Parts: sequence; C-alpha cells; structure tokens
Amino acid sequence: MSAAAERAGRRPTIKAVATAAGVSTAAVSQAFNHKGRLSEATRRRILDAAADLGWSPSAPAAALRHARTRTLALVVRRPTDVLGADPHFSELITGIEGELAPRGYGLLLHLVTGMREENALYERLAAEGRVDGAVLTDARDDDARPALLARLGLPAVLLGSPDGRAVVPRVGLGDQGAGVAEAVTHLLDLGHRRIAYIAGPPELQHTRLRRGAFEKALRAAGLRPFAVLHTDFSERMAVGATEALLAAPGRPTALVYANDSMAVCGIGTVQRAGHHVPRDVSVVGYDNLPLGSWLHPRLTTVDQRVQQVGAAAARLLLGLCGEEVEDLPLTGRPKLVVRESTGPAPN
Amino acid sequence: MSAAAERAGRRPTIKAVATAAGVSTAAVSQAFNHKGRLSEATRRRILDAAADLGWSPSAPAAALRHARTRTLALVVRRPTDVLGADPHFSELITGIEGELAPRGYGLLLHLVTGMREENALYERLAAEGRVDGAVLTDARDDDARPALLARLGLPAVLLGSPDGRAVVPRVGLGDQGAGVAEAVTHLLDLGHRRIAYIAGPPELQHTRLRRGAFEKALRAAGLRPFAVLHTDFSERMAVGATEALLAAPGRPTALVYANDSMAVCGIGTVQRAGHHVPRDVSVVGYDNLPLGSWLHPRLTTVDQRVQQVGAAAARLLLGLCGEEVEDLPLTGRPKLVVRESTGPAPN
DNA sequence: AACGATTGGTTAATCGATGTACCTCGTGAG
DNA sequence: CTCACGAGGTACATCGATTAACCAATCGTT
Repeated sequence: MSAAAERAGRRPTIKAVATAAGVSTAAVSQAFNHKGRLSEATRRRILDAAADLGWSPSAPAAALRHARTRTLALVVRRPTDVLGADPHFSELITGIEGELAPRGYGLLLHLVTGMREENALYERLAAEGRVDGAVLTDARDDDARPALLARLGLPAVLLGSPDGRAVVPRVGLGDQGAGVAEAVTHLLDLGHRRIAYIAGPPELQHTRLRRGAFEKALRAAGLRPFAVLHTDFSERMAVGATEALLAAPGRPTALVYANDSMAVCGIGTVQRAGHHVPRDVSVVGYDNLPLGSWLHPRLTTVDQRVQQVGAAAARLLLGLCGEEVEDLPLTGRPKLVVRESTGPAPN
Repeated sequence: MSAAAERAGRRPTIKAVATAAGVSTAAVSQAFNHKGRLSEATRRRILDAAADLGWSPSAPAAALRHARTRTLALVVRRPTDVLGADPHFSELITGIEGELAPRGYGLLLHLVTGMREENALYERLAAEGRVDGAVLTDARDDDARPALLARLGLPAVLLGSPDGRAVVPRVGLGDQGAGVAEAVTHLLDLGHRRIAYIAGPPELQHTRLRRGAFEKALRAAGLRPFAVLHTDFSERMAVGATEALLAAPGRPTALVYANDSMAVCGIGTVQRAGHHVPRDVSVVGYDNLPLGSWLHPRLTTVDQRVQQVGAAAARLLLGLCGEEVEDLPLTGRPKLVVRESTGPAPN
C-alpha cells in the first residue's frame, strides 16, 4: 500500500482515482468495467492509480445503480433447542460459499426459529433490497416461500426433489428414496426384520419422501415397519424415541434415522442402555456428515453430498441472478455408505 | 399485502410512498426516521401508505448516504480438510446472529483457507464498503489483522484474552488457563499421572495459553506432561496423535484435547484401539459443544460458553459501529463440566 | 481541401434516500 | 394592520458509481 493510501484517512472514492490518473470518473469506471473505449495506456494508468490508492468500486453505490447487491441470503430455520447448530447446515454453507466467493458474491446468513419469522425476514430483505436471491432449505409439503419470493421478485432455489409445478427452480437432493431403500435392503441382507424409523418433523417434504421410501422398501420384502416415530430433530426427541423403541416389546434390531445428528444421539442412547452397536442393534443415519466417521463405531449412513448440493444450488441461483454460470449437474443419487454401525441381526 | 403492492411490478420506492400519501419524499423519510417536524396525522398517513405498499428504505441507498451498511463480517479461516465445519463456529455464529438480528444488522459470512486470503478479503470488504465491522477469531500471537483493519478504518473485535496493547478491542474468552487447570486438577484427583495434551496449531494464541496452563498445572503437582502434540485441528492429525500416544511406552491414562471435535475423534480412536473410556483412558475436551453430550460416554469438557462469547463480541462491535448497545458482560470463567469420559486412573 | 469515420475520451443524468436550508401558511402580539 | 414566529412541509444537493449521449482530435480518402 502506497503513501497515498496512507494519507487518505478515509476510503478513497472514484474521484480520487480519477484525479490521480488525470482522467474523468467516467474513464475510471470504464477502465474497471471494460466498457467504453479507452486506450490501453490510459486503462493501465487508471488501474495502477486505483491499485495504488487501494480503491475498489463501492458496493452500495454499485448496488444502488444496478439494483443488484451481489449478495445472496441463506436463512436457517431452527426451532429452539434443536440439535446444536445442525452440522448439515455447515456443510451446505461450505458448498454454497465455495461457489459465491470466486464470483465476488457474499452470503448473508440469518437464523430464525419459525416459519412466520422466516417469511417476514424475506419480506424485509426484499423490501430493503439487501439480497439478490435466496436459497431455501427444508421444503415443506405446502411451502409458502416459493410463492412469496416470486411475488417479491426475488430469485430463489428450493432444495428438494424436483417437482413439476414448481414456482421456483429446485435443486434435487437426488432420489432420496433410493438411499433409504438401499439402507433397508442392506439391513434386510444382514438378517434384520424388526426395523424402526426415526423420522423428522412430518411437515418437511423430505420426511415424507424418506419415510415413504422406508415403508415401501419394507413392504416390498413383505414386512412392515417395527415403528415410525416423528421428531423435531431435537436431541430430546431423538433420545426419547430411541429409548421408547429399545423398551418396546420385541425390541427392534435396527434403527434408521432421518439424519446423522439424530443417529449419533441414537448410538449414544443405545450404548447407554447397555446394548452394543452393531451387535445388538444396528444404526443407520442420513447425510454422511464428517462427524459420523469420527465415532466408534463409524456410522453407516446415506451420502447425499450436501456440499455438492449446496454448490449446485448456488450455481443455479447465480444463474437466475443473471450471472454467466454453467449449471453444476448433480451426478448420481444418494448412496449408502456402509461402515461399522450396521452388522448381522442378533440370533 | 394490498392490491397496490400487487400492482407494483417492481419494488416500490420512496417516491411511490410519497405520491400515495400525497407528500414529498422528504416527508416520508422524516416519518421513518423521526427527524424533522411532521404532524402526527401526516406521519400516520405516510406510515400507512408505506405499509400498504410494503415499502422499506432501500438498504443500498441508505448505505451510500451514510457510509454504513448495517452488515458485519465474520470470516471463518479453515485450512482445507479441517474437522468438517467445526461446530465451534456454528455456536459462535448463533451467538453473534442473535444480537444482530433484533437490531436489523446482517451477518456476512465468508470462508477462507489461509491467512493471506483472509487479509485480502478484509481489504476487499473494506474497499468495497460492504461491511461496517468484523469479528476476528483465532487470535494469533503475532496477528496482523488488528493493525490491518485499523488501517482500513474498519471496526473490529478480536476474540481472545484481553491484552494491554491491543489495537482493537477484545472479547476475552475468559481465563482459558483456569478451565484447563481445573481439568488437570480433576484428572489428578482421579489419580492420573501420565497425562498428555493434544494441542491446536502452535501459531494460535489460545493454543499457547491452554498449553501453558496445562504444563503449569502439572508442574504445580510436581509432574511433567506425558507429551504435548500439536495438530492443525484436522481429523487426520487428531487420530494420528491419539494413536501415537496410545502406542507410546508407558501409555498415558488421560488425554486432554484442545477442542471438543478432536476429543470426539480421540474417544473414537481410543475405543477403536480396544480401550475403554474412561476405564482405561480418560478424555477431556474444550468448548462444551452440544455434540459432546450426545456421545457415550458423554464428554467431560471445559465450558467456555461460545454462544455467549459470540453475543458479547457482537455487542461490542455494534457499539464500535455507533449503535447504542450496552455491553454484555462475560460473567465467570471457563468451567469444567465433568461428565462420563473421565474416571479413576487404571490400577 | 473537405468530409466521414474512428479513436479516446468527457459531460451530465441517474439510482433511492437523506437532511439542510428554505418557504408558506396561520396566529397572536403590539 | 403588520410583523415575528412557529408549525408543517418542500426543494435541492448529496452520497459514489455507472452509462448514454456527446464532443474533440486525428486519420484516411477521394
């Protein structure tokens, strides 16, 4: 950074750069945006002056002019007391941010506790022109957000299985049923017959999808679920559901959880109850979070490449915002990762 | 939302509100900012018109005018391959966002992989005027960021122990040594004598603080560390360090980790090696992340109330940004939470 | 030599909100 | 009756960058 930059107590403006380079502010703008017609020499001189002053175009000013902020929103809705900050979102954020950063976009992160609050937030973000678009997670069966954002004129991408009558584009999470079905088949192959499912909140779309796939896979084998319990993803309910299942007459030999966080709680609860995983009870998760492979036993889970999904969503959304971005195709479907938390059924 | 709002294909501007209320744009602005002198009747009429149109002042326009964006930055630096998205940051973010949201502030989240990249990012964020301030995490012994942000004129708060010659304010993480010392005392009381420490990267300030406290506490008891191994917080190194310690002659009976994520990996590794926690080996973490209490055995750890630290940092930073906010005092110091991963030393 | 085309810029309007300086009433005092 | 004053608003410049429209040289052509 040069002496000039040091002297400028305040942030330099385009005017300072123009003066330093001996041109008009318009020329500076053109030099940066490859518009207009400037001689290569002038362009260089301007760029040098700008670099010397440490100047970059003011984001707010540019946003005002273009009505585009180069910022996208991610609102994480999380009922109070839900499993910490679900690591699932960390993965998702990593995937999203990886696509935004190289394109100069920023990610505005908000945490809310309820649907009503989430909708109000979108209203405000849109009204204030704070973001160019939003990534919507946890699709519900009757989700008001797509219509809301459409009305607000805010591009959006919804994470969930593709859907014909979608108001906003979706990034599929793949055929989630396939992953669950694969898990069930795996358990059946191991001899399990009493298999229970610990699901998420019933209003979430993926809950229904995965639960349906679970039941269907069992039916195909001429079996019925030992039980299907819904939770709100909280530790309390994950533990409670697990304890209830372990105490049930004819205790299940395998537990399938709707996500890895609950599965981890589940393993702990099973062990605490004095059972061995997987000798007495097998456990399967969903998401393939890094966490799962730290444990002993390592968690058998369904890999849905959350990071890649986040990246795909980000690219799609960037495209909707007018950026020249090629879609990131989501190759393959969720796939079972067999590790150590599943084993032959007892007896 | 009224019919008027529906008709407005595009986002309404202050002009639309002014027209609707039959006043000038200046009046609208004054009505919203409690400046100037408007009759209560007019004010009400304007506010109604605005609500009817679903108008809120444009954030970019306001930002341009005031040179304040009401957005703060959090840059998470994370060498590739580090333990997932360290849940520590999720907690921190939760704490920060909880303070920002009610004040209409937003949190701009960025992920970087190195120090150089992080500094470059601050330069850009400042030059573009994208944020009003930044929360700096993972203080280093010779941290260039405070000076950098000071030069850039960007308010900042550094997470770390208070320090006399600080360029930017700090939010103490409490006397970190106290927590570690307490952990060591706890282990000594349980009869442990061969205690090892698995530390973080040596360049981080808290690594030195905690390591120092660890060694000091042992020295006070006339002992020396069994070993102190540094890691980069990656799973690979956490596992590697643990395996090395278990294989060492005169294997340690207690392992103290610099954070919960590594401790979780550690427990898994110990168990995988055929040992029992805590019967054969005791394990202690640091952070008290929710994750720790899901496991079996539940993790004994040092609670440093990460969320509260985040909240305190946010408040302090908001104050530096000119908001009227009372500081959130950080009461108490990091405190040991004894759970199930520590027990009497073998023999 | 005169004219059109081209090169290399500049001028000025604009984005939306804000705030200072100013204006216009109505009223009460002198 | 006139003037000062306050209540209640309005006009306009401004924040920093962008861009359409415009202009001044310079060059090549016939």
